[in-house]
Amino acid sequence: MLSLKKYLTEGLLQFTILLSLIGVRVDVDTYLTSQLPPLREIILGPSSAYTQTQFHNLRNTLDGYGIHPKSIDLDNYFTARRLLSQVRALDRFQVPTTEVNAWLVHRDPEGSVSGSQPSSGLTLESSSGLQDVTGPDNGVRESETEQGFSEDLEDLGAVAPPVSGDLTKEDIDLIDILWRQDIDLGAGREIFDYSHRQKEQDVDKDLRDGAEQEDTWSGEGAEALARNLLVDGETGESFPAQVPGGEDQTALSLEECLRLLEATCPFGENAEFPADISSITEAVPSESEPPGLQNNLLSPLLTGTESPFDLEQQWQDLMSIMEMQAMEVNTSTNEILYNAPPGDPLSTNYSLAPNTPINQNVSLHQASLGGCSQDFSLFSPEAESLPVASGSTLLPLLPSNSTSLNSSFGSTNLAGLFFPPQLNGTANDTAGPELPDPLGGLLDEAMLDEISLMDLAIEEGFNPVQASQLEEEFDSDSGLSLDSSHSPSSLSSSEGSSSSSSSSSSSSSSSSSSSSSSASSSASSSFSEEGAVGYSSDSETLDLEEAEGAVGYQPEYSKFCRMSYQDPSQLSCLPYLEHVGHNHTYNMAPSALDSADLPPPSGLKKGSKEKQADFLDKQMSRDEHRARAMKIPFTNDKIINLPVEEFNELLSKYQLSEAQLSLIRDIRRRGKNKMAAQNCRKRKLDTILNLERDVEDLQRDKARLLREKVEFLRSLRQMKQKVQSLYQEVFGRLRDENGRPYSPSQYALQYAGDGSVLLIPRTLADQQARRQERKPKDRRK
DNA sequence: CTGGGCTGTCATTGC
DNA sequence: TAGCAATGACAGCCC
Repeated sequence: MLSLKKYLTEGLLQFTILLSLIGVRVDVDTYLTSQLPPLREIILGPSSAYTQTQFHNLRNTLDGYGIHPKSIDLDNYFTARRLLSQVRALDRFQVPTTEVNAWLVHRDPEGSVSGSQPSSGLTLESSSGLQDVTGPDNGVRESETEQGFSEDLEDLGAVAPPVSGDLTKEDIDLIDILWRQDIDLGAGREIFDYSHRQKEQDVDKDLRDGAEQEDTWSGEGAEALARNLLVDGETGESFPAQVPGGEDQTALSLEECLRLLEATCPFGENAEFPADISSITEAVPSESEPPGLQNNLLSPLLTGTESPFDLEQQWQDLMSIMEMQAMEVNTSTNEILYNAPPGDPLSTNYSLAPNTPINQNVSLHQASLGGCSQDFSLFSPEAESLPVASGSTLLPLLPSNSTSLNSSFGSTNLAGLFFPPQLNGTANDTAGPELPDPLGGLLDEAMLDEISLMDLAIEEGFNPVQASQLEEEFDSDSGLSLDSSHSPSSLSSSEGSSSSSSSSSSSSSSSSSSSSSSASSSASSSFSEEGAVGYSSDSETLDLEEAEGAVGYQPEYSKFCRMSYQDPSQLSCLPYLEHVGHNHTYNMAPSALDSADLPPPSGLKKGSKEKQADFLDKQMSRDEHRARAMKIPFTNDKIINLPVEEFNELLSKYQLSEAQLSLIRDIRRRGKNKMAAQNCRKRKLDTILNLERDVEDLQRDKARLLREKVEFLRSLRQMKQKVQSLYQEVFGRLRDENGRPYSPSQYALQYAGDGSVLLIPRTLADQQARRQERKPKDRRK
């Protein structure tokens, strides 16, 4: 329990402090609960970075640099670390730590096009409607779904920049890369790929021959639907009378709808209209030409002949929202809009819609950016110029490019998708502005959590696993695995392994002593030189066996603390380490000093000898001086490092006075404590470095999770578009007993629990939708 | 001269 | 209880 308490208090505290110091707000709970086992282990688990025992296996290495507070490599280490961090910080997702995204390397010049997306770049949900772009507060107003996404991001503990507002360069780059990753991964590409849709259009062409049959079927189905729709006398609610899932065509199974959708135009970007254009036109009159739509939205854009300046102003406003790439596209769109003969917008826009690269771009950008405003800006000219110019020919556009409708009506709530408030308010007499979406229950934002994102991703061809793998490849430069199971302990072990290699590469002699305890002469000398940390300069007199047994820490310690500065000559050779010099010969043994004092065979000048003696004298520690003064018959190194038994045995061999014994015991105590202090400081530093690394890992994970979230949301948006198209297609093909299409303002499709699709009056659908809306509210309360 | 970093040392605690 | 590791606190030294 004590250790656990320690982790919880000190570990968590330190971690929090570190995070706060670097300005990162991490929702620890989020990571603790399920996201990141490593962090949980850090704080709670036995593999805490604060576990002291790990220290012995740790060696801070960074690109081959070992680290110790007193290591001569310290400067190099920190310099390298700082430089490396700077390099890695050159391009990074938001956090100035180690993350190098390889995609930057592969970035091609064209990438800037998509990379410089407008502010709507992270608008992942469906476009929020025309008013979002052309309204007075265009570009500023957040759609409901955008807000939801922001909240989601915050829920992730993300410090992500404002999602819907001004995007930072990093965001744009990230989006750009996400889009590219999609392409690279082949994820959902067919969804965006125009050629793919072209195939579907071909199929559609083939099926158009059978459109008459379909119409007949639709008429029958609608007829049957209407026939079987009962009205509750008390509530006025209408409900289908047929048995759900029956063979009655009033209940259209989802499969049938999907088949129907596939047979026609999944995304409504067909090059040509279906044969039954007119019927569809009639089927969705309120969606296509509501007075409000024209008044509020179309007029600024489409009545160019009347107020060209306003039109231009509108587009300038649009431009101001968007960045370079979108501006590019919009410019082309503008040209189309402006250059189109006023009298013949249909031919111009209609022919252009499916074939111009704009559509492809839009599809791709939708995939990556979900830019609702952009979507709209691209399609609105096509969708809206027609009704004005060609009057009743507005509706034929719908099948040609339902995406335009999507853009117009896009929002998380499909009520807004199909019956935006403006449309409802103007074209629908009964329904209020808050008309619930017939599909709202199915696609409500609340459903986002319930929908299996993974399934969505798979269905969309997006493979998160692939993405993560790819990203791991990108992040491979760090040498750290992004695996969520990556824990401090594993990191420590990896460090340990890498440390041995680094130490061996940096110093062959030290490696023999540090990485192995093999008894060899070289090991002995090296150990006495480094391992004893100032206590064993007399390597000749030091028995390795004694040394090894002297202090349990020693072998490990020598690994970390290769204090080669004990050789003054080395110090002099490394002037930049002078400040590290201090008094590192603290416990240099008198014998070593004596040996140093010995006159060389060839004989040096007396002066130099004296100077050397003085120098070494100064290098002696206080305890060494004391020991010398007290004429202690053995070295301080032995005093300190010998095991207790041997130490006592040694003391017993000599007749020592009480003062001598006291001094010896003090020397031993101080020497051991000195090493302990060094270890302690080393451990502290180690812990900090580990925490820093963990922070980097967490930031990397966070960025990855954000990317994945973007992917998921994108997939979800595509699914919504699919459902939207399906809805429109099915609804447009429904016919009443007289063969006339149903008015979207009066009827709506509703999905039943058993998968069937029912046609119900809008009032009923609205009531049900309101109920569904209340439920979550009540739940919140 | 001062402040910061490094190191050694002491006292204490817990194993 | 002895021995020892760990660690906070402090002081001295050096730059």
